[in-house]
Amino acid sequence: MKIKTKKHHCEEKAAMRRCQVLDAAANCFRRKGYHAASMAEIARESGMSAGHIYNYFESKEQIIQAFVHRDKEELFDILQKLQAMPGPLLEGMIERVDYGIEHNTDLERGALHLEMMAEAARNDKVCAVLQAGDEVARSRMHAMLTGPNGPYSAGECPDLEARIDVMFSLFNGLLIRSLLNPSLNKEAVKAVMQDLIRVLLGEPIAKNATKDLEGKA
Amino acid sequence: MKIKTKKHHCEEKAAMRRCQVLDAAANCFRRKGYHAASMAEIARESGMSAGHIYNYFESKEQIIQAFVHRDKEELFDILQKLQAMPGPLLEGMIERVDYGIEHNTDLERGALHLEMMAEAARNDKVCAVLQAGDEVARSRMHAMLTGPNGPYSAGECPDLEARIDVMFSLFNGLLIRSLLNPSLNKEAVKAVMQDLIRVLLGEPIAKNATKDLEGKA
Amino acid sequence: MKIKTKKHHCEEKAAMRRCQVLDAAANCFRRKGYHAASMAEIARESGMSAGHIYNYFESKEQIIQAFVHRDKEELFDILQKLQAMPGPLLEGMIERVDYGIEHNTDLERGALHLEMMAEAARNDKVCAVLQAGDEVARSRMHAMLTGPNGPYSAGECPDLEARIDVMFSLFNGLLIRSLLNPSLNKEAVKAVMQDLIRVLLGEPIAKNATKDLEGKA
Amino acid sequence: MKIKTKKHHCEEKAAMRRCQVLDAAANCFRRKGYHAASMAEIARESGMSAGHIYNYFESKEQIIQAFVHRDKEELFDILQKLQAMPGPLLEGMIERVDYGIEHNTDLERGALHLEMMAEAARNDKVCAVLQAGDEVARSRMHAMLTGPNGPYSAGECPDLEARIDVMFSLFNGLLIRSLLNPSLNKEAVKAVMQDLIRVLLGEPIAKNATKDLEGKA
DNA sequence: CATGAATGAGTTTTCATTCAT
DNA sequence: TATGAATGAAAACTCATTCAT
Repeated sequence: MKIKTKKHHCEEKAAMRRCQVLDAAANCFRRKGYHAASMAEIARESGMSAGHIYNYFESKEQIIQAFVHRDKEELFDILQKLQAMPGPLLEGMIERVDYGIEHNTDLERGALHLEMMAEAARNDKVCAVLQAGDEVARSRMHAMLTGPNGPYSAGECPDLEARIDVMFSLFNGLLIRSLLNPSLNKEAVKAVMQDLIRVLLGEPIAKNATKDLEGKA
Repeated sequence: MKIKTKKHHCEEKAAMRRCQVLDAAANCFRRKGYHAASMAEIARESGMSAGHIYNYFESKEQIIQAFVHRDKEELFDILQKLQAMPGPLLEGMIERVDYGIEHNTDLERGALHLEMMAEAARNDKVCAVLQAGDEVARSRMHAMLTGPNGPYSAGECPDLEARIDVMFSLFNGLLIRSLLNPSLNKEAVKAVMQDLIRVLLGEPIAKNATKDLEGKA
Repeated sequence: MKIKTKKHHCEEKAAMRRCQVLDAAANCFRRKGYHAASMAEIARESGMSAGHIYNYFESKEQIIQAFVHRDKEELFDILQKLQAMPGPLLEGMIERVDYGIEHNTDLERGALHLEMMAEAARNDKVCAVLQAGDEVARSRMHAMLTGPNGPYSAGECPDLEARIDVMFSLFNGLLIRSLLNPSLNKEAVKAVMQDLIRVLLGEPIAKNATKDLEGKA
Repeated sequence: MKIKTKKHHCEEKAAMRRCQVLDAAANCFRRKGYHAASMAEIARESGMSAGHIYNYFESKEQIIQAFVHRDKEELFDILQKLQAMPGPLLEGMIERVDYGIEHNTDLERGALHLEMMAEAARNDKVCAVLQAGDEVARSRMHAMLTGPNGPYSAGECPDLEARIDVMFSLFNGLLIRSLLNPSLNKEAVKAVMQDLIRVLLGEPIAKNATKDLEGKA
């Protein structure tokens, strides 16, 4: 029986307002976390009254959902750029490892993302949004890797999904790593990760990696 | 220094009480998360009154700090067991990868750990505890890898710290991965990770990895 | 006197606007009750903006006052119709008892009226309007009963006011009765009430009623 | 998942507290009505903090429910007293009409009851409590009227239920009447009502009442 | 040592009302 | 005249923390 359909006279201005709120929310969530950030704070930060926010979002819950939604686009952008690069994909990825490292070791951004993950772990809606985003990201990556510029031909690598997961895991882990190890040597990590990614995506690794090991042992 | 220095008549009993509270907190935090768990709930779960908890902890904040502290021990235990294993360390680690995967893809535990991370990102005390724990873990791992059963001799591998970080990152990332990809193929991931860890810790990888790549290119 | 004396350019149009608002308010109040009906809802229902309503009514409070005012007319209409009926008044009233029952056992209308009464009990303005209306109704009824078609000649019945009050009370009570007894047998009630009204208004009742009783005892 | 079972160490004290709250609520509801009475006000009036009230009642809604519940007992008391009276029931009831009038024309009590009725009209839970109470009252009255002291033998009067409803309606209506007619002549009303009740409950009225009327017409 | 009654500041959310356009 | 964006002062409810017992 609630009046759901807030009609906004000027949808453009409304979009700006919504954006204002999401920006403010980002700051507040970053600083305090989702639960500790109060609507009053978001209101202050966004420069509008608490009550007015409810003309654009039905609840605080919806704010974080919209926020997570918006964040997804960022990820897609990165993939987009990767895809748009000329030359062999693997080399492009290797080159951009440092970008991925910078991205995932930025403490402010990391705080926000960890917050999102923590929320997702308890909040199905948020989790669904993130999972959907991740699924798209994985499948795009898969398509790229088996595409014309990619190192694999379709079907060649049966565990490609797992390799992608492991690669993503590597970067995801940096969010936590940069937090737990403040003296992380990014340069050295970059070199190691580049090598790992080569191994991971360059060719079937099981055989020669094992050989190498045997050779040493 | 706080004004209120609680003197406990029997320090032994006090330690037991504190333990009771932390056990209860563990359950509550696991189920609901740190913020959503109320003192009343922890009190009920711990079998003591809410008020009484304040004789052992000055605040809820202090409980989570102590909790995080204790959680550290778990990590140390794992390292301990690894160290205690006979035979080449690397093989032991490879064998135990599945254990690490299970551990880090358990969703309840993951939720709790993500929350700890998120909390650490904005709570210096918590962060300090986690960082200290991580530092110990890294240095122990370093010592093991360059120890008698380890694959390296001391100083042989200049980027060993980075390799350890990357390896840890791999497992840290699983916390997030298991959340974002509910259809994660753990078996396949295990195989890939085992291979990667071999490459990562088996021998200096930079050269031959590059070689491999060159060979392929 | 209020500082803000709204001057309406075209008083005729203003009256229409006011009417629009009151019609909308009637619907909203009936559906939700006075307190739960929001200005936004009334605005939507009336087809004008919330802000604009304040050009015609100073407050929500004033809307209910005007509403109660208008509601009075309904009562007067009923009396009017009764008066306009040919033949003996008493027979007309008896005939129309079922109408009065229907009217006062309609649950939506009843909810609204009960709310008005409750509001009147603590809101002097509303109370005054209702009392004034009731006074008019009583005196009209009195006039009718002692008029040419009525059963009484002027002054014949010294407790006629009380009888009118009791009769009104009977119908007022139905508002509550229909609420408290959902299985109310309207047909049987109608018969009983018709008989009672005959007794009440048919002739001086004290004597023979007592006699009947004596006869039984 | 909520913790429902507030255990109160001393149930006696708890009952007193609950009573305090209900008394305070009565005052506040009377003055402001249910919706306009704030928890803060009830807290102030009851001499305890707003938060603490929630240790005894789960919600404001539950307060009014408990309140209505308690009010029911009052009604039962009246019936109880009536039943306990020696001598013919009808005479007892006639005698006590003035008590019923006083009761239902007390403006403070009336305000409260009207508030309850208005709430019941929109609130199913409250309505259910009131209906249940009313049903008991009606059936007790029925039993009394057909009991040893009552004017009827069992089954003698087929429309007895309706007569009871009409009688109740008469008193219910006084709540409204005393509000709408501040100059209500209680003495005269009493006499009229006494006569009406005699007619209503004294003997089957349909026939002779009709006769009377015919005689007059 | 132990309780749980009590507090009160803080939370999200709603809504009558105002005002720039 | 008319709009609806914007405000801000409530509201109900929660919960970490304190304290008398």
